[in-house]
Amino acid sequence: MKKPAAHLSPREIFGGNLRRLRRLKDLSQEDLALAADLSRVYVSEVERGLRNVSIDNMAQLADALEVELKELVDPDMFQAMQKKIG
Amino acid sequence: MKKPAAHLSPREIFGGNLRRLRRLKDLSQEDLALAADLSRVYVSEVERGLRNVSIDNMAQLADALEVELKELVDPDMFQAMQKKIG
DNA sequence: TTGTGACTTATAGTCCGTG
DNA sequence: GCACGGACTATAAGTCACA
Repeated sequence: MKKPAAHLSPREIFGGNLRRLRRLKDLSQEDLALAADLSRVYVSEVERGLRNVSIDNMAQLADALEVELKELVDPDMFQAMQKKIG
Repeated sequence: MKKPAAHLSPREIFGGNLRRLRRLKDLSQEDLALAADLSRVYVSEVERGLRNVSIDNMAQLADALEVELKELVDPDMFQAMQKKIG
């Protein structure tokens, strides 16, 4: 049993998944920003849920991390990932 | 065997899923717009992939249709739905 | 390496009409 | 019930200097 993953906003879910996945791939915000053709500051703010990011930029970020967009908006991305990885 | 669902942009996937789901629930664009607190014209354009919709509005639209956001960005929403419905 | 505030400019999003 | 257009206003996008 784990705790029930509080009521996060979609922004926060997206941002959190983005950050965790980025770190998993050992990328800095700047690396990711470059790969997604966005600014580092912008990525930083998206990760913290401060920006109301658009679907185009969400897609670029997903691309840069080589995941599907639906994974990044999934509140349970972690559990899903652990099933895959084992 | 069905055809392999062409290379749609995330906007088009989202818009298409939105439209199909809306019609499935027998809602007009205006009904949906009202429920999601958006303008009807805007909903029309999002459905056609003309707008770069933001995550907040995507979430409102998902809410209004009573589905999860990840379903609306899923290129294979239909197959997934048919498994559920049977 | 990341966060913050201040800022400009592009475009998201609305409201009014029309066919 | 929907697509399309023009004219608007709100806000997302993007950049900088500095902590």
